[in-house]
Amino acid sequence: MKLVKITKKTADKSRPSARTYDDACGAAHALDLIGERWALLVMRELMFGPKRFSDLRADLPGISANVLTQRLERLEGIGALSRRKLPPPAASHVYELTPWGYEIEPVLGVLGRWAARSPLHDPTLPLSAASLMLSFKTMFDARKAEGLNARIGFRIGDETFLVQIHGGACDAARQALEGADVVFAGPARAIAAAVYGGAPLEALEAEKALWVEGDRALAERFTGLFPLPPKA
Amino acid sequence: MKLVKITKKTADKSRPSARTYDDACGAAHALDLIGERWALLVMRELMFGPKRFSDLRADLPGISANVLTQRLERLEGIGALSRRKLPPPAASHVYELTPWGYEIEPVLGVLGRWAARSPLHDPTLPLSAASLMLSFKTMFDARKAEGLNARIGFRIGDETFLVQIHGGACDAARQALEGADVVFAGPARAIAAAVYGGAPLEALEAEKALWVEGDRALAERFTGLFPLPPKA
DNA sequence: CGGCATCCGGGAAGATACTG
DNA sequence: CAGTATCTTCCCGGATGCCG
Repeated sequence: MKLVKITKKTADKSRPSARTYDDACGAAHALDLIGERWALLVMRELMFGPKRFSDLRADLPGISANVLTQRLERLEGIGALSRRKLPPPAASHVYELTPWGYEIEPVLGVLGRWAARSPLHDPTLPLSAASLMLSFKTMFDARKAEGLNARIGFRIGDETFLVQIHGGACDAARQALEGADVVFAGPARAIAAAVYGGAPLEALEAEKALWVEGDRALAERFTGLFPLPPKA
Repeated sequence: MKLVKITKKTADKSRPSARTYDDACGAAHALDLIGERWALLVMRELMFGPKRFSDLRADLPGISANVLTQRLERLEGIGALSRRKLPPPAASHVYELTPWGYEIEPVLGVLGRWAARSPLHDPTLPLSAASLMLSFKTMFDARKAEGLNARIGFRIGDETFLVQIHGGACDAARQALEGADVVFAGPARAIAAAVYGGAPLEALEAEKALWVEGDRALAERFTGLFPLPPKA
Protein backbone atom coordinates (compact mmCIF):
# COMPACT_ATOMS: atom_id res chain seq x y z
CA MET A 1 0.00 0.00 0.00
CA LYS A 2 1.22 3.46 -0.80
CA LEU A 3 1.58 6.29 1.62
CA VAL A 4 -0.22 9.53 1.00
CA LYS A 5 1.69 11.68 -1.41
CA ILE A 6 2.08 15.23 -0.26
CA THR A 7 2.44 17.71 -3.08
CA LYS A 8 4.42 20.70 -1.93
CA LYS A 9 3.63 23.87 -3.79
CA THR A 10 5.06 26.22 -1.20
CA ALA A 11 7.55 28.40 -3.02
CA ASP A 12 9.94 29.33 -0.25
CA LYS A 13 12.74 31.36 -1.78
CA SER A 14 15.08 30.72 1.11
CA ARG A 15 15.18 26.99 0.52
CA PRO A 16 16.68 25.06 -2.38
CA SER A 17 13.49 23.11 -2.86
CA ALA A 18 13.96 21.00 0.24
CA ARG A 19 16.74 19.18 -1.55
CA THR A 20 19.20 19.73 1.26
CA TYR A 21 22.00 17.52 2.43
CA ASP A 22 20.68 17.51 6.00
CA ASP A 23 24.23 17.52 7.25
CA ALA A 24 25.65 19.60 10.08
CA CYS A 25 29.03 19.80 8.32
CA GLY A 26 29.82 23.38 7.41
CA ALA A 27 30.91 22.53 3.91
CA ALA A 28 27.65 20.68 3.31
CA HIS A 29 25.67 23.64 4.51
CA ALA A 30 27.67 25.93 2.26
CA LEU A 31 26.68 23.71 -0.65
CA ASP A 32 23.07 23.91 0.44
CA LEU A 33 23.38 27.67 0.28
CA ILE A 34 25.48 28.27 -2.82
CA GLY A 35 25.96 24.84 -4.36
CA GLU A 36 23.42 25.30 -7.12
CA ARG A 37 24.64 25.87 -10.60
CA TRP A 38 25.89 29.42 -11.31
CA ALA A 39 25.43 30.64 -7.73
CA LEU A 40 29.12 30.96 -6.92
CA LEU A 41 29.89 32.55 -10.26
CA VAL A 42 27.24 35.19 -9.67
CA MET A 43 29.00 36.02 -6.42
CA ARG A 44 32.34 36.09 -8.21
CA GLU A 45 31.05 38.71 -10.61
CA LEU A 46 29.97 40.88 -7.70
CA MET A 47 33.28 40.67 -5.82
CA PHE A 48 34.41 44.10 -7.03
CA GLY A 49 31.18 45.94 -6.33
CA PRO A 50 27.54 46.15 -7.35
CA LYS A 51 26.26 45.32 -10.82
CA ARG A 52 22.97 45.43 -12.65
CA PHE A 53 21.03 42.46 -13.96
CA SER A 54 22.22 42.87 -17.51
CA ASP A 55 25.82 43.39 -16.49
CA LEU A 56 25.65 40.02 -14.80
CA ARG A 57 24.12 38.42 -17.86
CA ALA A 58 26.83 39.89 -20.04
CA ASP A 59 29.63 38.73 -17.75
CA LEU A 60 28.23 35.23 -17.32
CA PRO A 61 27.83 33.98 -20.87
CA GLY A 62 25.55 30.99 -20.85
CA ILE A 63 23.34 31.85 -17.91
CA SER A 64 19.71 32.31 -18.82
CA ALA A 65 17.56 35.11 -17.47
CA ASN A 66 15.29 32.92 -15.38
CA VAL A 67 18.16 31.08 -13.74
CA LEU A 68 19.86 34.38 -12.93
CA THR A 69 16.63 35.63 -11.39
CA GLN A 70 16.37 32.50 -9.26
CA ARG A 71 19.97 32.74 -8.05
CA LEU A 72 19.66 36.39 -7.15
CA GLU A 73 16.47 35.68 -5.21
CA ARG A 74 18.09 32.86 -3.34
CA LEU A 75 21.28 34.75 -2.56
CA GLU A 76 19.18 37.59 -1.26
CA GLY A 77 17.06 35.14 0.75
CA ILE A 78 20.05 33.72 2.59
CA GLY A 79 21.53 37.13 3.30
CA ALA A 80 24.54 37.01 1.00
CA LEU A 81 23.28 39.71 -1.34
CA SER A 82 21.13 42.79 -1.27
CA ARG A 83 19.08 44.36 -4.01
CA ARG A 84 18.95 48.13 -4.09
CA LYS A 85 17.14 50.66 -6.20
CA LEU A 86 19.38 53.26 -7.78
CA PRO A 87 18.69 56.97 -7.13
CA PRO A 88 15.83 58.56 -9.17
CA PRO A 89 17.55 59.41 -12.48
CA ALA A 90 18.21 55.73 -13.14
CA ALA A 91 15.15 53.70 -12.28
CA SER A 92 17.17 50.54 -12.28
CA HIS A 93 18.29 48.03 -9.65
CA VAL A 94 21.71 46.92 -8.58
CA TYR A 95 22.79 43.80 -6.74
CA GLU A 96 25.50 43.98 -4.15
CA LEU A 97 27.05 41.43 -1.85
CA THR A 98 26.55 41.88 1.88
CA PRO A 99 29.64 41.97 4.11
CA TRP A 100 29.15 38.27 4.72
CA GLY A 101 28.72 37.71 0.99
CA TYR A 102 32.07 39.35 0.30
CA GLU A 103 33.64 36.83 2.65
CA ILE A 104 33.17 34.19 -0.03
CA GLU A 105 36.39 35.43 -1.64
CA PRO A 106 38.71 32.85 -0.03
CA VAL A 107 36.48 30.13 -1.44
CA LEU A 108 37.09 31.44 -4.94
CA GLY A 109 40.79 31.60 -4.17
CA VAL A 110 41.28 28.05 -2.96
CA LEU A 111 38.99 26.60 -5.63
CA GLY A 112 40.95 28.42 -8.30
CA ARG A 113 44.29 27.34 -6.92
CA TRP A 114 43.15 23.74 -6.79
CA ALA A 115 41.71 23.76 -10.29
CA ALA A 116 44.82 25.42 -11.71
CA ARG A 117 46.57 22.09 -11.15
CA SER A 118 43.95 20.20 -13.14
CA PRO A 119 45.30 18.67 -16.33
CA LEU A 120 41.97 19.52 -17.97
CA HIS A 121 42.14 23.22 -17.25
CA ASP A 122 42.02 25.31 -20.42
CA PRO A 123 43.29 28.83 -19.75
CA THR A 124 42.45 29.99 -23.27
CA LEU A 125 38.70 30.04 -22.68
CA PRO A 126 36.90 33.38 -22.25
CA LEU A 127 37.43 35.22 -19.00
CA SER A 128 35.55 37.98 -17.23
CA ALA A 129 37.31 41.04 -15.89
CA ALA A 130 36.38 40.07 -12.34
CA SER A 131 37.89 36.61 -12.82
CA LEU A 132 41.14 38.09 -14.04
CA MET A 133 41.42 40.48 -11.12
CA LEU A 134 40.64 37.71 -8.65
CA SER A 135 43.25 35.51 -10.29
CA PHE A 136 45.86 38.18 -9.59
CA LYS A 137 45.01 38.19 -5.91
CA THR A 138 45.03 34.39 -5.89
CA MET A 139 48.16 33.61 -7.87
CA PHE A 140 50.36 36.48 -6.70
CA ASP A 141 53.80 35.29 -5.57
CA ALA A 142 55.18 37.68 -2.94
CA ARG A 143 58.73 36.38 -3.34
CA LYS A 144 58.80 37.43 -6.98
CA ALA A 145 57.64 40.92 -6.02
CA GLU A 146 60.23 41.66 -3.34
CA GLY A 147 60.83 45.36 -2.97
CA LEU A 148 58.21 46.17 -5.58
CA ASN A 149 55.78 48.98 -4.97
CA ALA A 150 53.60 49.70 -7.97
CA ARG A 151 50.13 50.63 -9.19
CA ILE A 152 49.04 48.82 -12.32
CA GLY A 153 45.91 49.94 -14.10
CA PHE A 154 43.57 47.94 -16.34
CA ARG A 155 40.99 49.13 -18.82
CA ILE A 156 38.74 46.23 -19.79
CA GLY A 157 35.61 47.06 -21.72
CA ASP A 158 34.20 50.09 -19.99
CA GLU A 159 35.53 49.17 -16.56
CA THR A 160 38.80 50.16 -14.96
CA PHE A 161 40.69 48.36 -12.20
CA LEU A 162 43.70 49.26 -10.15
CA VAL A 163 46.05 46.59 -8.83
CA GLN A 164 48.33 47.75 -6.05
CA ILE A 165 51.46 45.84 -5.15
CA HIS A 166 52.92 47.02 -1.90
CA GLY A 167 54.86 45.38 0.90
CA GLY A 168 54.52 41.87 -0.50
CA ALA A 169 50.76 42.16 -0.83
CA CYS A 170 48.62 42.43 -3.94
CA ASP A 171 45.24 44.08 -3.88
CA ALA A 172 42.80 44.85 -6.68
CA ALA A 173 39.82 47.16 -6.87
CA ARG A 174 37.43 48.57 -9.43
CA GLN A 175 38.32 52.24 -9.42
CA ALA A 176 39.74 55.10 -11.43
CA LEU A 177 43.24 54.78 -12.84
CA GLU A 178 44.70 57.92 -11.26
CA GLY A 179 48.28 57.44 -10.26
CA ALA A 180 48.82 54.22 -12.18
CA ASP A 181 52.41 53.59 -13.19
CA VAL A 182 51.34 51.57 -16.19
CA VAL A 183 48.01 50.74 -17.79
CA PHE A 184 46.99 47.61 -19.70
CA ALA A 185 44.05 48.12 -22.03
CA GLY A 186 42.29 45.32 -23.87
CA PRO A 187 40.11 42.27 -23.37
CA ALA A 188 40.71 40.08 -20.33
CA ARG A 189 41.78 37.18 -22.51
CA ALA A 190 44.67 39.12 -23.99
CA ILE A 191 45.91 40.19 -20.57
CA ALA A 192 45.63 36.59 -19.40
CA ALA A 193 47.62 35.46 -22.43
CA ALA A 194 50.42 37.79 -21.37
CA VAL A 195 50.41 36.88 -17.69
CA TYR A 196 49.55 33.19 -17.75
CA GLY A 197 50.17 32.14 -21.34
CA GLY A 198 53.66 33.58 -21.62
CA ALA A 199 52.74 35.58 -24.71
CA PRO A 200 55.20 38.45 -25.28
CA LEU A 201 53.68 41.88 -24.83
CA GLU A 202 55.15 43.05 -28.11
CA ALA A 203 53.40 40.32 -30.03
CA LEU A 204 50.05 41.09 -28.43
CA GLU A 205 50.48 44.78 -29.17
CA ALA A 206 51.53 44.07 -32.73
CA GLU A 207 48.29 42.24 -33.40
CA LYS A 208 46.31 45.01 -31.67
CA ALA A 209 45.04 42.67 -28.99
CA LEU A 210 46.48 44.70 -26.16
CA TRP A 211 47.73 48.21 -25.42
CA VAL A 212 50.31 49.10 -22.80
CA GLU A 213 50.72 52.71 -21.70
CA GLY A 214 53.33 53.91 -19.24
CA ASP A 215 56.25 52.14 -17.57
CA ARG A 216 56.99 49.36 -19.98
CA ALA A 217 59.62 47.62 -17.88
CA LEU A 218 57.13 47.47 -15.03
CA ALA A 219 54.58 45.92 -17.36
CA GLU A 220 57.04 43.21 -18.28
CA ARG A 221 57.88 42.54 -14.66
CA PHE A 222 54.23 42.43 -13.70
CA THR A 223 53.55 39.60 -16.11
CA GLY A 224 56.03 37.44 -14.23
CA LEU A 225 54.53 37.78 -10.76
CA PHE A 226 51.86 35.09 -11.11
CA PRO A 227 53.42 31.66 -11.59
CA LEU A 228 51.09 28.76 -12.27
CA PRO A 229 51.39 25.69 -10.05
CA PRO A 230 52.58 22.39 -11.54
CA LYS A 231 49.93 20.15 -13.04
CA ALA A 232 48.79 17.17 -10.98
CA MET B 1 7.94 21.29 -38.25
CA LYS B 2 10.40 19.70 -35.95
CA LEU B 3 14.11 19.55 -36.44
CA VAL B 4 15.85 16.24 -36.43
CA LYS B 5 16.44 15.13 -32.89
CA ILE B 6 19.97 14.06 -32.24
CA THR B 7 20.20 11.55 -29.44
CA LYS B 8 23.56 11.68 -27.79
CA LYS B 9 24.55 8.35 -26.39
CA THR B 10 28.22 9.10 -26.11
CA ALA B 11 28.99 8.39 -22.49
CA ASP B 12 32.20 10.31 -21.93
CA LYS B 13 32.97 9.85 -18.27
CA SER B 14 35.46 12.70 -18.18
CA ARG B 15 32.88 15.35 -19.07
CA PRO B 16 29.95 16.61 -17.05
CA SER B 17 27.62 16.06 -19.97
CA ALA B 18 29.02 18.99 -21.94
CA ARG B 19 27.26 21.28 -19.52
CA THR B 20 30.41 23.21 -18.75
CA TYR B 21 30.79 26.85 -17.89
CA ASP B 22 33.32 27.39 -20.68
CA ASP B 23 35.16 29.82 -18.47
CA ALA B 24 38.91 30.08 -17.99
CA CYS B 25 38.44 31.18 -14.38
CA GLY B 26 39.91 28.64 -12.01
CA ALA B 27 36.91 28.62 -9.74
CA ALA B 28 34.61 27.97 -12.69
CA HIS B 29 36.77 25.06 -13.78
CA ALA B 30 36.72 23.68 -10.26
CA LEU B 31 32.93 23.73 -10.42
CA ASP B 32 33.05 21.95 -13.77
CA LEU B 33 35.11 19.26 -12.08
CA ILE B 34 33.47 18.88 -8.68
CA GLY B 35 30.42 21.14 -8.79
CA GLU B 36 27.90 18.38 -9.26
CA ARG B 37 25.73 17.38 -6.38
CA TRP B 38 27.49 15.18 -3.77
CA ALA B 39 30.89 15.33 -5.46
CA LEU B 40 32.60 17.44 -2.83
CA LEU B 41 31.02 15.48 0.00
CA VAL B 42 32.34 12.24 -1.45
CA MET B 43 35.81 13.77 -1.35
CA ARG B 44 35.21 14.94 2.20
CA GLU B 45 34.47 11.40 3.30
CA LEU B 46 37.74 10.23 1.78
CA MET B 47 39.91 12.90 3.40
CA PHE B 48 41.14 10.53 6.13
CA GLY B 49 41.95 7.60 3.88
CA PRO B 50 40.38 5.05 1.56
CA LYS B 51 36.87 3.70 1.95
CA ARG B 52 34.67 1.15 0.27
CA PHE B 53 31.52 1.80 -1.70
CA SER B 54 29.23 0.88 1.14
CA ASP B 55 31.19 2.86 3.69
CA LEU B 56 30.61 5.89 1.53
CA ARG B 57 26.92 5.14 1.23
CA ALA B 58 26.65 4.77 4.98
CA ASP B 59 28.48 8.02 5.67
CA LEU B 60 26.51 10.00 3.10
CA PRO B 61 22.90 9.43 4.06
CA GLY B 62 20.69 10.41 1.15
CA ILE B 63 23.00 9.58 -1.74
CA SER B 64 21.70 6.89 -4.04
CA ALA B 65 23.84 4.07 -5.38
CA ASN B 66 23.73 5.18 -8.98
CA VAL B 67 24.67 8.75 -8.15
CA LEU B 68 27.55 7.53 -6.02
CA THR B 69 28.71 5.37 -8.90
CA GLN B 70 28.57 8.34 -11.25
CA ARG B 71 30.51 10.60 -8.91
CA LEU B 72 33.21 8.01 -8.29
CA GLU B 73 33.59 7.48 -12.03
CA ARG B 74 33.87 11.18 -12.66
CA LEU B 75 36.32 11.81 -9.83
CA GLU B 76 38.44 8.98 -11.13
CA GLY B 77 38.17 10.35 -14.66
CA ILE B 78 39.53 13.74 -13.70
CA GLY B 79 42.36 12.27 -11.65
CA ALA B 80 41.18 13.20 -8.18
CA LEU B 81 40.55 9.65 -7.06
CA SER B 82 41.82 6.16 -7.72
CA ARG B 83 40.05 2.87 -7.43
CA ARG B 84 42.03 -0.07 -6.13
CA LYS B 85 41.32 -3.72 -5.65
CA LEU B 86 41.95 -5.02 -2.17
CA PRO B 87 44.32 -8.00 -1.69
CA PRO B 88 42.83 -11.46 -2.44
CA PRO B 89 41.06 -12.32 0.84
CA ALA B 90 38.66 -9.40 0.37
CA ALA B 91 37.54 -9.25 -3.24
CA SER B 92 36.31 -5.75 -2.79
CA HIS B 93 37.39 -2.32 -4.01
CA VAL B 94 38.46 0.78 -2.18
CA TYR B 95 38.42 4.37 -3.35
CA GLU B 96 41.24 6.68 -2.40
CA LEU B 97 41.99 10.29 -3.20
CA THR B 98 45.08 11.01 -5.26
CA PRO B 99 47.64 13.47 -3.87
CA TRP B 100 45.93 16.18 -5.89
CA GLY B 101 42.57 15.03 -4.61
CA TYR B 102 43.73 15.41 -1.02
CA GLU B 103 44.55 19.02 -1.82
CA ILE B 104 40.83 19.76 -1.82
CA GLU B 105 41.02 20.05 1.96
CA PRO B 106 41.41 23.85 2.09
CA VAL B 107 38.23 24.13 0.04
CA LEU B 108 36.33 22.24 2.70
CA GLY B 109 37.92 24.47 5.33
CA VAL B 110 37.00 27.83 3.85
CA LEU B 111 33.54 26.67 2.83
CA GLY B 112 32.89 25.45 6.35
CA ARG B 113 34.19 28.63 7.94
CA TRP B 114 32.00 30.73 5.68
CA ALA B 115 28.89 28.64 6.26
CA ALA B 116 29.45 28.64 10.02
CA ARG B 117 28.45 32.31 9.92
CA SER B 118 25.18 31.54 8.15
CA PRO B 119 22.11 32.28 10.25
CA LEU B 120 20.50 29.22 8.70
CA HIS B 121 23.18 26.79 9.83
CA ASP B 122 21.81 24.04 12.05
CA PRO B 123 24.62 22.34 13.97
CA THR B 124 22.28 19.75 15.45
CA LEU B 125 21.88 17.83 12.21
CA PRO B 126 23.66 14.50 11.76
CA LEU B 127 27.40 14.57 11.23
CA SER B 128 29.89 12.09 9.86
CA ALA B 129 33.09 11.28 11.70
CA ALA B 130 35.14 12.75 8.86
CA SER B 131 33.18 16.01 9.06
CA LEU B 132 33.81 16.27 12.76
CA MET B 133 37.54 15.70 12.41
CA LEU B 134 37.75 18.22 9.59
CA SER B 135 35.85 20.73 11.69
CA PHE B 136 38.53 20.45 14.37
CA LYS B 137 41.24 21.30 11.88
CA THR B 138 39.13 24.16 10.54
CA MET B 139 37.86 25.77 13.72
CA PHE B 140 40.94 25.29 15.89
CA ASP B 141 41.99 28.49 17.66
CA ALA B 142 45.73 28.43 18.30
CA ARG B 143 45.52 31.25 20.86
CA LYS B 144 43.25 29.18 23.07
CA ALA B 145 45.70 26.28 22.95
CA GLU B 146 48.84 28.15 23.93
CA GLY B 147 51.36 25.87 25.54
CA LEU B 148 49.13 22.85 25.03
CA ASN B 149 50.61 19.62 23.82
CA ALA B 150 48.13 16.77 23.79
CA ARG B 151 46.85 13.70 21.99
CA ILE B 152 43.10 13.31 22.01
CA GLY B 153 41.56 10.08 20.81
CA PHE B 154 38.12 9.46 19.35
CA ARG B 155 36.18 6.25 18.95
CA ILE B 156 33.25 6.80 16.61
CA GLY B 157 31.42 3.73 15.38
CA ASP B 158 34.18 1.31 14.48
CA GLU B 159 36.69 3.96 13.52
CA THR B 160 39.30 5.63 15.68
CA PHE B 161 40.93 9.02 15.17
CA LEU B 162 43.79 10.78 16.88
CA VAL B 163 43.89 14.56 17.14
CA GLN B 164 47.29 15.98 17.99
CA ILE B 165 47.69 19.47 19.35
CA HIS B 166 51.28 20.58 19.33
CA GLY B 167 53.01 23.91 18.91
CA GLY B 168 49.85 25.81 18.08
CA ALA B 169 48.85 23.40 15.35
CA CYS B 170 46.04 20.88 15.28
CA ASP B 171 46.20 17.76 13.16
CA ALA B 172 43.84 14.82 12.87
CA ALA B 173 44.28 11.35 11.43
CA ARG B 174 42.46 8.04 11.32
CA GLN B 175 44.74 5.80 13.33
CA ALA B 176 45.09 3.74 16.47
CA LEU B 177 44.64 5.43 19.82
CA GLU B 178 48.00 4.46 21.31
CA GLY B 179 49.38 7.19 23.50
CA ALA B 180 46.18 9.20 23.69
CA ASP B 181 45.89 11.32 26.83
CA VAL B 182 42.12 11.16 26.74
CA VAL B 183 39.59 9.33 24.60
CA PHE B 184 36.09 10.40 23.61
CA ALA B 185 33.81 7.54 22.61
CA GLY B 186 30.38 8.00 21.11
CA PRO B 187 28.53 9.22 18.04
CA ALA B 188 29.86 12.29 16.22
CA ARG B 189 26.74 14.26 17.12
CA ALA B 190 27.36 13.91 20.83
CA ILE B 191 30.96 15.03 20.51
CA ALA B 192 29.81 17.98 18.42
CA ALA B 193 27.26 18.84 21.09
CA ALA B 194 30.06 19.06 23.63
CA VAL B 195 32.48 21.04 21.48
CA TYR B 196 30.13 23.30 19.52
CA GLY B 197 26.86 23.15 21.39
CA GLY B 198 28.29 23.90 24.82
CA ALA B 199 26.73 20.79 26.32
CA PRO B 200 28.47 19.82 29.59
CA LEU B 201 30.42 16.57 29.40
CA GLU B 202 28.81 15.36 32.59
CA ALA B 203 25.34 15.73 31.17
CA LEU B 204 26.25 13.84 28.00
CA GLU B 205 27.83 11.07 30.02
CA ALA B 206 24.86 10.92 32.36
CA GLU B 207 22.53 10.22 29.46
CA LYS B 208 24.98 7.69 28.03
CA ALA B 209 25.47 9.68 24.85
CA LEU B 210 29.21 9.97 25.33
CA TRP B 211 32.04 8.32 27.22
CA VAL B 212 35.26 10.04 28.30
CA GLU B 213 38.25 7.97 29.36
CA GLY B 214 41.49 9.43 30.64
CA ASP B 215 42.52 12.96 31.52
CA ARG B 216 39.23 14.59 32.31
CA ALA B 217 40.55 18.13 32.74
CA LEU B 218 42.13 17.87 29.30
CA ALA B 219 38.80 16.75 27.86
CA GLU B 220 37.13 19.84 29.31
CA ARG B 221 39.82 22.11 27.95
CA PHE B 222 39.65 20.48 24.54
CA THR B 223 35.98 21.34 24.17
CA GLY B 224 36.85 25.02 24.44
CA LEU B 225 39.45 25.18 21.68
CA PHE B 226 37.02 25.57 18.77
CA PRO B 227 35.07 28.82 19.02
CA LEU B 228 32.35 29.45 16.45
CA PRO B 229 32.48 32.71 14.51
CA PRO B 230 29.73 35.30 15.00
CA LYS B 231 26.65 34.96 12.82
CA ALA B 232 26.36 37.29 9.85
C1' DC C 1 27.79 -8.29 -0.06
C1' DG C 2 29.40 -4.99 -3.68
C1' DG C 3 28.62 -2.77 -7.62
C1' DC C 4 26.51 -1.78 -12.07
C1' DA C 5 22.38 -1.39 -15.48
C1' DT C 6 17.91 0.24 -16.24
C1' DC C 7 13.51 2.40 -15.78
C1' DC C 8 10.62 6.03 -13.93
C1' DG C 9 8.80 10.37 -11.67
C1' DG C 10 9.84 14.93 -10.26
C1' DG C 11 12.20 18.91 -10.67
C1' DA C 12 16.08 21.97 -11.92
C1' DA C 13 18.47 24.01 -15.88
C1' DG C 14 18.43 25.91 -20.55
C1' DA C 15 16.40 28.28 -24.63
C1' DT C 16 13.12 31.28 -26.48
C1' DA C 17 9.49 34.44 -26.57
C1' DC C 18 7.03 37.89 -24.48
C1' DT C 19 5.65 41.97 -21.33
C1' DG C 20 5.96 46.35 -18.45
C1' DC D 1 16.41 47.24 -19.52
C1' DA D 2 14.66 43.99 -16.37
C1' DG D 3 12.75 40.58 -15.75
C1' DT D 4 8.40 36.75 -16.50
C1' DA D 5 6.16 32.75 -18.97
C1' DT D 6 6.50 28.62 -21.24
C1' DC D 7 8.40 24.63 -23.09
C1' DT D 8 12.06 21.18 -23.56
C1' DT D 9 15.93 18.70 -21.97
C1' DC D 10 18.39 16.49 -18.71
C1' DC D 11 19.93 15.60 -13.88
C1' DC D 12 18.74 13.69 -9.47
C1' DG D 13 16.78 10.30 -6.52
C1' DG D 14 14.36 5.91 -5.66
C1' DA D 15 13.46 1.20 -6.88
C1' DT D 16 14.42 -2.99 -8.96
C1' DG D 17 17.06 -6.51 -10.99
C1' DC D 18 21.42 -8.65 -12.55
C1' DC D 19 25.85 -10.57 -11.85
C1' DG D 20 30.19 -11.78 -9.75
